[in-house]
Amino acid sequence: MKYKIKSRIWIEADNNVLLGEGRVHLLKAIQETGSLSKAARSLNLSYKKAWNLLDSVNKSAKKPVTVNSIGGKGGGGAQLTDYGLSLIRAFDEINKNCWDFLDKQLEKIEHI
Amino acid sequence: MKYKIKSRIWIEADNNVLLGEGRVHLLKAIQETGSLSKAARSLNLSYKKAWNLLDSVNKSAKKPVTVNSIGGKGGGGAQLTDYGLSLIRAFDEINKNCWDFLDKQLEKIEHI
DNA sequence: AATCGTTATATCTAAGCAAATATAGCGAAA
DNA sequence: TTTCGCTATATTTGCTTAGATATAACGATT
Repeated sequence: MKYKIKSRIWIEADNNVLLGEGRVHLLKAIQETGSLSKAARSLNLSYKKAWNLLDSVNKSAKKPVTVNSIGGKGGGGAQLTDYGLSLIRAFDEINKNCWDFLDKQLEKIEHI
Repeated sequence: MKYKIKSRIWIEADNNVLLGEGRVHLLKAIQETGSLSKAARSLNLSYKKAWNLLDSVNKSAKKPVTVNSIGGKGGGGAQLTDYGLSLIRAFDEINKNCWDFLDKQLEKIEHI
């Protein structure tokens, strides 16, 4: 039996969570489906929860992460801004780097 | 306004959490006070919660992390084993390294 | 003007988890 | 043999949080 090191990182703005793993999943699903409600369904979360998450992200980010439209063809929709895309890219990169880093730290506990 | 990167790491054994920040706090308080109930009081957590945490730690670790004595002078007590001490040391070191690492990653988001 | 699938929001209900409470058992020491 | 403060554990109570439900508003298209 071996010990494992796990981690979770997130980006904060003004002591509010801006982006964590769940929020990134949601944003990616919005990118793929073109709407918040479809994204919520695809991730098996209630529309309300998804809306709260997205609202919180947009409120704490420096610039809008999505553009949401109400009404019109198809009832409306949501899509990521370039800013949102660059945030996701940065998060993914830092997250991966963190995993790799912790992998190297494993040697510090493997003899324990 | 600047974005910050926060993180949390923990050590798992067999998909159970072995050590996280809260558990390390508890173990350190046990070390200082010599008893689980005193440690719980000093950290403002209920004895039950503290006991559950310690029980879980001892159950998932390869070797006992504390030695608990019931009855006797002073009613009993708990103290860390050498093994427990080395676990705490390893956790603290890895945790600190992780923070330092993420500090360096900050440059990846400071322009966003 | 009617339709449609959204976004947006309020309200109520259920469930899970944390906290409080209670109590048994222990063993050294007086 | 009684006292003491602790470990150990069960049970209940309360509170927060998640989930379900309902509904208003929107605007391009027909």
